[in-house]
Amino acid sequence: MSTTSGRTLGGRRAQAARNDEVILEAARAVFLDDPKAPIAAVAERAGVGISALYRRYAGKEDLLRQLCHDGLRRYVAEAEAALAEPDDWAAFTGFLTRVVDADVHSLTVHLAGTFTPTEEMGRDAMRAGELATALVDRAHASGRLRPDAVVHDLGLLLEACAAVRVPDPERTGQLRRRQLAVLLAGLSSAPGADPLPGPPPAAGEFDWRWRRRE
Amino acid sequence: MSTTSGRTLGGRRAQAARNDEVILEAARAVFLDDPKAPIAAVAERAGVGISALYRRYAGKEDLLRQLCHDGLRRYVAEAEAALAEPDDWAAFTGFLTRVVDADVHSLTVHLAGTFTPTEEMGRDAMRAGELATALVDRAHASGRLRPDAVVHDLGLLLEACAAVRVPDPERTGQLRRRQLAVLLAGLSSAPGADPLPGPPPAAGEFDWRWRRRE
DNA sequence: AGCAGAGCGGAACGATCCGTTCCACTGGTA
DNA sequence: TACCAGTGGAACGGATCGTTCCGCTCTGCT
Repeated sequence: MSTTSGRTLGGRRAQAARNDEVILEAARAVFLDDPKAPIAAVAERAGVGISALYRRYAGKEDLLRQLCHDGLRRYVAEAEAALAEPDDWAAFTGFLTRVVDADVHSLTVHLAGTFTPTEEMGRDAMRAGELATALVDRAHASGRLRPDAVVHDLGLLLEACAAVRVPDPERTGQLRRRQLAVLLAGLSSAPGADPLPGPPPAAGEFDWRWRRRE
Repeated sequence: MSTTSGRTLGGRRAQAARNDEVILEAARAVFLDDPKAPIAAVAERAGVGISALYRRYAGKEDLLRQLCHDGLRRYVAEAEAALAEPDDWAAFTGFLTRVVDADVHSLTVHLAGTFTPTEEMGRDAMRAGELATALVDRAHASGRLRPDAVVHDLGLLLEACAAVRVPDPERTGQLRRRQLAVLLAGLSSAPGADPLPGPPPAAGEFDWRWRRRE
């Protein structure tokens, strides 16, 4: 790596710019695999030294916040894209499939609590909630979603998919899709089915994750 | 604690015998909440000193193994009890409900890998697998379980339920029941439903959890 | 050509955290 | 009364990890 200078776009600046990406990607991979991974693991995975990290981020918390915020934005973007889909039910299922595939849940919820969130994240989270509600409303309107399902059942569903994990990432994806299929089948309207038990999950019940943990 | 001597069954022996229970219960509660909790947390929760722990267990690993093995035995016991139930589908759902309620999954799978298992545990695990297979077979025979569901889908299901977690334990139980209801609805036979995607989960795919982690 | 400094690698540091050991003490038991 | 099982909890040693710091390289500019 010493003399890649002549290639493509030599120069320290270009290399550094490339490192921006490499580091973010490595961080995503590492913290997706283990939210409590040491920062050195990120550097190692990225093939850079620790300094390269600290040059870009004020500290671990800063990096985590960035990653989480990216996940949140991705969630919002997928939801917006889904709302453009004309078929109500397809919009709903397509959204969930893409969110599960991208493992957005691990990026957001599982990283929450390890940093103090910014106000912008709060706004994005609120917008995410609105979009999700819109998708669920449309799914209800389509008649394919069982009437007693609520928005916050999505939280349970995403948690369930994110919990599936085997060493091979590709296989993990397959099994998550299977899990999602079962859950979507379970959330579909079925005449004569027993209603879902217990008080449905409510608005503030998952907020505790965002409170800083010791 | 100082002078409970006169009560019920004074004497050091009795107190010590009672501590056996108190410690195990505390350990279960603590490690259920956080598999990587420090051993001091168990002592604190039990209201005893650390010595009281080390008098009974050779070390942390020993305690974890005991706890996990208890969970495994509970799983087997519930499965055996369920097989006595005449209704095939009720046996299946009742078993899962009780296993989810007892949080057996967190005791077994989530503690696995933190100790070297005994041979007896291996035997019990094998028996657990056989019993689960029997329950699934009966559920298939009843016609209520979708044909493309396999035994190892139970692993996904239990993982999904165990992943549901809010600060209040009672509420956690409610939400898990809800999750279970959705999953069971999804696993029920539905005419004209899309088949579950991907290769179904197979025998050895969850074994990695039992390999000792660093 | 020569120089200033951006960018970087990685050792070193200091703060925890945690499992385990150890010792002093107490109160039931023989 | 004398002993010791049972205990509480301080102390120890090892490990982990975030962050800092120093010296080096190589580039872009003058």
